[in-house]
Amino acid sequence: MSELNVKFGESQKQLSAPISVVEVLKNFDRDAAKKALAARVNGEEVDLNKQLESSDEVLSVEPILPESRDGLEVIRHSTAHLLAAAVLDLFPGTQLGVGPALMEDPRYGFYYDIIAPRQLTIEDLPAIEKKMRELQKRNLPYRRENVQKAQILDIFHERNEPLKKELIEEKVVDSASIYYIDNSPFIDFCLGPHVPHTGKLKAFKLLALSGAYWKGDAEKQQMQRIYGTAFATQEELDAWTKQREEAEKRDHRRLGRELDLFSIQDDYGQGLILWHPKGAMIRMEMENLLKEELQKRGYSFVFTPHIAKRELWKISGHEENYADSMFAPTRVEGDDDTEFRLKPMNCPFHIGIYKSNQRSYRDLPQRYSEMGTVYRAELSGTLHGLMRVRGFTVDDAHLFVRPDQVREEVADCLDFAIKVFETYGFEKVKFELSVRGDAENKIYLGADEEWENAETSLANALKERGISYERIEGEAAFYGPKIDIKVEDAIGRIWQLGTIQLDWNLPERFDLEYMGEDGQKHRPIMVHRALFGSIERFFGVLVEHFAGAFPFWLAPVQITVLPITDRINDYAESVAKELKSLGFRVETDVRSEKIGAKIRHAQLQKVPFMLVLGDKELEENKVAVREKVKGDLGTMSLDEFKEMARKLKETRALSNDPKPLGN
RNA sequence: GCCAUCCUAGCUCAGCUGAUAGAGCAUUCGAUUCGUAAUCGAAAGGUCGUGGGUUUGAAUCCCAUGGAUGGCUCCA
Repeated sequence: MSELNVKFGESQKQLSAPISVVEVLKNFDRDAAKKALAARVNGEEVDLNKQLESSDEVLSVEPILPESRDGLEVIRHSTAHLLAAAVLDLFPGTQLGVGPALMEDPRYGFYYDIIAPRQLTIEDLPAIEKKMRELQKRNLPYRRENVQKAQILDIFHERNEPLKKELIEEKVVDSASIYYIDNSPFIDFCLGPHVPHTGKLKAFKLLALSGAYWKGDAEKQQMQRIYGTAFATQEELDAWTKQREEAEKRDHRRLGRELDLFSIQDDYGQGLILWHPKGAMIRMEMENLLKEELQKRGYSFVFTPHIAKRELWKISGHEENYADSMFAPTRVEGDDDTEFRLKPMNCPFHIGIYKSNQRSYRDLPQRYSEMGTVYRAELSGTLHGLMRVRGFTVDDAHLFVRPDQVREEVADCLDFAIKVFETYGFEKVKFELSVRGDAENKIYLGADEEWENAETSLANALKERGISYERIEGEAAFYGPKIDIKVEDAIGRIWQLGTIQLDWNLPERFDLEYMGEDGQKHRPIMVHRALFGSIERFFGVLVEHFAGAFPFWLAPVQITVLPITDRINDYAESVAKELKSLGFRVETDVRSEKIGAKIRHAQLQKVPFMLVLGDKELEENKVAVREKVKGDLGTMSLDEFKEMARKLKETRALSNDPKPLGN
């Protein structure tokens, strides 16, 4: 009998081969062997029933346990296959596409793309889930077999699965593994590993049915995608379900209605936002913060029209590269020769301002900023609340700089971004450096040297500020590399916001120049930069980030004055008036309601402070302060309260915690 | 744009297999004057997204169309 040396953690044993992985584990740690879903042998993920042959080298073996991330991935992957098995059982003749585990997407745990003999509807999901549970309870083993390419192709030919065949043709060189589940029509071509049998899949749920294009290509046929999720234990699944409900409560569309912030009405057009007074108030505060910072950082403010002659968009290249996203041309009554188009971007206008004068190297950088409202004809299916709309305002700026200024200007943009996002309490800001992919690809405009210089400038700016970033190949714009800004919100979701892009294409197209120190004409480089990206989207992100409970400086109503009885109404009005005169946003609730109801109303509206006023306060000329989260803070003089409020407003404090105010 | 689902009062939602539209909240009016998350009563409010069709009869079944939602593609 041949032998095998195996290492498990610190210990090493000699075992007789051949032997299955699970048997090996049993020799070291029976508990781990029992719990294991799969294993890693010399770092490679394998099934537990894989037979190990004798070998000269020492094999290191390690169980993959359900608690680990890899374990969860095995569970989700195996559950996706259980889903496929159930579908095949219920709908013979179904073609399978791909069915991966999803580990990054908080919404879903896995999916499987299929083409069933008839279109499935969501009403089919319960039956499929039921079948999955049935198969799960039968502890059906997942079997793996290594098969020659020709044979795999035969199998899927027989099963009439051309999509799988296509995949195999592409991915398999000579042989590959296929999986099947005993007593099930399921066969799939897959790397694995899987759980040893379906009994290990204890907590799963099907979630959604949607369309999905084969290989993600809109030109190819549309399949149906079934989404689900799976966890190691029912408790984890329950916790996930609960968290999902919490996230739903933060939905900016729901809060937008409840807090009367904005609306989108069919009669006015899809993807077009009506900002209600309260939403508009918040937006104004957001813009004020930006304006203060812009001014400090040497930006100029400009205003430009929403529409421009079609010729302009031809020069800028938008007609050629961006027409699909633009509203169709329009013209003036009686003049058929001149066409106009709504602007999808602000850059050409800012270029017009740059070009209106001769520029010297001493004039650069020119920094033009504008809250520029743009219109894009997004496909109707992509619209989503404030996050994806057809008319939105970019906190836009264009910097016209000399090549030697790029690094510093970009670095200042980074500082700017960090400063602003900190104010909103986004502790995690992610930067991604997107560079071109294949340099040979002719979609990228400009010389190699320009691309390399640009990338170096961006990377240096990031390094100079000590910012860690991720470098992403092939994500650059066709005219230049960029830095994308993403933030993580209060419940861990990532949002794509602004971007800093280098561009030498537009300066070329518009023939921009400046007079250099050497008396020669030079071409400036443009930096497009936006921090929020879209005010609408960022506002939506903020609503969800704060769950509608805006910090004092942003809150549309900062203080509600609540008289306990009608007798106090006059005093309440005088307190409100005084606070208003100081610039605070105050409402007074003089409804004939009990104080509990008034408080409840203010709480639901997420007003930061309530001033509860009764006979006692009137007599002593004081206010009883109730903070939204902390509750009753006790009585204080109006002056004390004013001072507290003033500090919260001026410092743009994130919490209404009165402690940092001292004394 | 593509796939699935949905559209009933200002909002959230009932209304099963076809038979004269319901509730809660909000609104208005009246009563109540109250000490930290919902006082009581009454009234008003809808040609059931829109347009066709089937039927003695349609919110309900069928077709078309608009919009929304979840995805795909795309993207700030």
